Amino acid sequence: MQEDLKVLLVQRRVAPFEGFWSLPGGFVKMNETLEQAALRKLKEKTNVDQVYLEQLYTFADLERDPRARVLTIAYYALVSSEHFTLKPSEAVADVKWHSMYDLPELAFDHAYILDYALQRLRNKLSYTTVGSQLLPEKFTLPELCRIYELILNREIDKRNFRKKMAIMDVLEDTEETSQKYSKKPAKLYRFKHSEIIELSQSPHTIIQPKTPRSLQGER
Amino acid sequence: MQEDLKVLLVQRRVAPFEGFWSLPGGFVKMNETLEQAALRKLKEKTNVDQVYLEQLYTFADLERDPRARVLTIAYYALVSSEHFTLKPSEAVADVKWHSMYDLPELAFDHAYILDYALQRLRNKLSYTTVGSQLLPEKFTLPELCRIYELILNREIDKRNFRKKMAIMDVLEDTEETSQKYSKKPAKLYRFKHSEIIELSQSPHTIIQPKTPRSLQGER
DNA sequence: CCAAAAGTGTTAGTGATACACCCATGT
DNA sequence: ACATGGGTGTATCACTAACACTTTTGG
Repeated sequence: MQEDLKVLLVQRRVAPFEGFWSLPGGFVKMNETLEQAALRKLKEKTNVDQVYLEQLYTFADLERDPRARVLTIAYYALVSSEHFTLKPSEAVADVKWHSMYDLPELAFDHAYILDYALQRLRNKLSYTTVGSQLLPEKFTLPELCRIYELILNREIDKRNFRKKMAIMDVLEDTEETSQKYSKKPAKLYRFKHSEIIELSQSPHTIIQPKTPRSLQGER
Repeated sequence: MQEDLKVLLVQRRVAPFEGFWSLPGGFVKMNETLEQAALRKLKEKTNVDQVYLEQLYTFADLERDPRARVLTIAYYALVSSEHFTLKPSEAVADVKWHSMYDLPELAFDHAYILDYALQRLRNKLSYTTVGSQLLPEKFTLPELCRIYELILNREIDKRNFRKKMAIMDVLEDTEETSQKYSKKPAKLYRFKHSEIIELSQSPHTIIQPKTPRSLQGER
């Protein structure tokens, strides 16, 4: 359990930014959706198949690319720590996983984009079950806790973490155990729902009455 | 203080969706930013100047427009309840403010986009000071509270609301009062910061230690 | 003096955080 | 028997939500 939060980067073979690492990307075809385009590009570099994909933001400043005006509609995917074969396509010198916390200098505005993505992911972590995408179907609570620690980049108290998970009520006990990381067997869990769930809690919000009343009749 | 949450719609003059109401929009020029394009289009219909603009999402499904594949990078702006002169441009039959809670049938996927925008706005309301954009510089607490009620579409307890605002510590007392909506004078406040502030609280998150400790050295 | 909106405090419940020891197993 | 990571409970504090009366003014 000494993993890391990683991002897949490709090394550019051509100018501009020749030799720099950058986010994988490419052009959207006229009759494919943005999601299809993102998946296609991802597949060119990995053999990833089922992934969580989310639109991040559209970056479109005029000077992003010295050659021409380029709009980037950025998506991010989360894949669990299983192994994928990386296959550099011909346009690219290399493909590699890099630690999010130890990045090389990136081409274009990609460092900014990555930073934006990390913030988004951290936010999502607190009110959804995105974390589920970074583990195999069955996992132990210490493993899940570790995912949170890696993304949030700080220690989490395991007792509080377990309590929180219990309250959220999103996990179910498989009857199995794992001894992957310890001699004492750890219970294996899975997420009750395969999709990503939004947790409805009442945090930090402006006043959420228990029994909402209608305001102004019709509305 | 019997206002409403409104959205600016334009009525289409031409097919497809002739006669339907739709969100104002247009094409981005080759050498303007998305924000500039959004502002330009907004200015064609109103005389709005200083506005809060935020990128919402990029909608790009293949069948959004029957004529061709169109990508829409949606932005939303918030303007305070002051009056703007609306000026329909020639491509458009009419321009009008519509209640968000009483919309006509909209062209394309614009109903979906609006719904998405409302959700975003509601979320932002709870952890930022976006509300400030919908009022003039100086305002009373009941007015601000009303903005929250309109956006969230539910009643808010005014005592709790005042307490919350006090804790957030984003308002400052002007020495003035207003009797616009009542005989008893209400104190006028203004936001301490003219920009929109993100409130750092600890809601609903997974465990935020008061004094964060470093995890794994360097990170 | 009446109507109308502004303004004000307290209590109970829930969720967040901090914290230390025992347990099951493999070696 | 010991080393390693898994698993557990409690007390404090902060925030949320519910709730009703007094104050200031204009008419």
